[in-house]
Amino acid sequence: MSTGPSPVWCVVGRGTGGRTALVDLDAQGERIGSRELEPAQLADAVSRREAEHSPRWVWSDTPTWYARLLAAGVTVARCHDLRLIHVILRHSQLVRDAEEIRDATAWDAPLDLPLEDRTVGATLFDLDASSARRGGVPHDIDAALAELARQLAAIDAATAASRLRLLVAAESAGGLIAAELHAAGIPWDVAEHDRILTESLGPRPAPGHPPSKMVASASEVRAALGDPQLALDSPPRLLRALHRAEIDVESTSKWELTRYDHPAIEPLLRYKKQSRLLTANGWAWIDEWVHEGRYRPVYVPGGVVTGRWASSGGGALQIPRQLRPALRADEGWRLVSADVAQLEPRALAAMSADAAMATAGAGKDLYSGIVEAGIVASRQEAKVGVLGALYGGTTGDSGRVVPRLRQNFPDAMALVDGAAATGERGGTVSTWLGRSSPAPETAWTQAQTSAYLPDSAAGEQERARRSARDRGRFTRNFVVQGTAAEWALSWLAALRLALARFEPVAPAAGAHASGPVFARRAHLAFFLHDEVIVHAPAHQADAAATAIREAADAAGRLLFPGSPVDFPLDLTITERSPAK
DNA sequence: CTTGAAAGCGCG
DNA sequence: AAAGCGCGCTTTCAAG
Repeated sequence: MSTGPSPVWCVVGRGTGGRTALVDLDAQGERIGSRELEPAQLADAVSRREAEHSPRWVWSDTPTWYARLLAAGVTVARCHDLRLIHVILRHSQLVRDAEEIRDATAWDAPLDLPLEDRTVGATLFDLDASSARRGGVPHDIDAALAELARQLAAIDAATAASRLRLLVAAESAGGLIAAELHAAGIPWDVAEHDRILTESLGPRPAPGHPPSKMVASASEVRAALGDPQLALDSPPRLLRALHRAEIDVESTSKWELTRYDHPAIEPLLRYKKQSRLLTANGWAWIDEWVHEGRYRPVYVPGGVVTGRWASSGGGALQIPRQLRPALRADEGWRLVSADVAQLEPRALAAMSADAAMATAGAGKDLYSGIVEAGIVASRQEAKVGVLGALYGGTTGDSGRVVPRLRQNFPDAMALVDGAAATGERGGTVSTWLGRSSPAPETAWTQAQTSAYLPDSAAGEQERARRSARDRGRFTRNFVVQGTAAEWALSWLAALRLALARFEPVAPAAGAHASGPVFARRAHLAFFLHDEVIVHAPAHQADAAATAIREAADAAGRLLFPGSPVDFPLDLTITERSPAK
């Protein structure tokens, strides 16, 4: 095969008789070759073709195929994830005249089982056992070819097809990155984690027993409330006990308790913090989630409607700042941590081409820039105001500041105000690259219609107005959060390709020697919305930092060509992640 | 007994 | 001072 032109796409799928099929397509999507292999031969074949042509690999679902390739030591540069892209295209307002892609099909199947459960199979690349059980997207080669053709047609026919193509590439790169992040894991210092737990809770107790410092906190609360039997973990009972002590709170939540001055409050808040740490990230968490010095969360690209990632398992996106010091580089390695300063408002400034907002943020802290422009008096006011603008705040401090922002940043505010108005009407909004918000439920639309009839009850009208405003706040935020997520994905994708060109080093001596091949050079280890951590051999740390900055610049240019808006990073090189 | 909602708190 | 967006996870508690 392949005496003709080099393949641009290479589609992978389940072939006949338990074999795996590879089909080569040219730039126009025309078939130029195909072959079938035994599943065990796939890794070698992919590796060879990646070296020769570096085609864009097309497959049903990245975790299903790529986890196995990674396990076999093979990485690829680019892919097209049919499941992820189907979700985008099916709802995107940019897609026209492509009714086929909007029909309900097996490609709508959600990613519903954790990664580990989906890679069960008698042999490598034996998809039958797992796919039959999970009822997910089709893995057959014919289904993949047909769906790819539908998707390419939909993209070609789209308005602003070039933006949609960026989104398709970024989303698919996210799939690869998520699988690699899982394979690499986060370097985790169990001894440091245990030290933090012991400091806060006391030494690890026997199973079924509460830690000593929690027992002490609870005793103080019970004494201060004069209720020696009180069960602190039951909010209704705790609330009644607080009332008996004349602490007149409506709930047992932290922010409400802090407003009262009573001897029970301090130990109670301490107890709540301890309890949270123990149940969410205590010793049981270590036992379950950390193995051989790595915490391996399952990342779920596209798991949030806005395009942000979700996670499943161990709460990867909610690691408390208190535990950040447990992220520690291997011996002789460094953590290169970077986060974008005020990503969402910058994304808004860029997509709305708001010159004043771009100037306020140029090269520095955006909130300070708003103060220096004389729009508000303090950084805190600027921050609360901007967040209010993004989230639709109308009360309190943000409600007071937003009108001033509307005056000074008219283009930015017009964009989010317009998105809110569209949402309130039941309309659909889209991100910069073309991910669209879900349409309202039929019940929502019906309630709106019926509330406008002359004989509707006052309560019904009020409920309908409130739910319209709720939806307006969602669509207002959707365009900003979603566009910021697109920027972040583009950043990661550019960074990943840059790091892939770093020289591999010999595996570190000691416990962490095993692991995926790409983890033998500077590699991504953690991602959280606007923050990335690269785990790098010490001598590659500076170059990795440069790559992170260059990737951020590249993402800005790619999404917003010619825009003056910049995306400055806070970047540190450390052995241990700072507590912040 | 299981299941689902709500409360509460962690992250951006 | 604690609102306005998006999540995941643990626990309690009531309903089936």
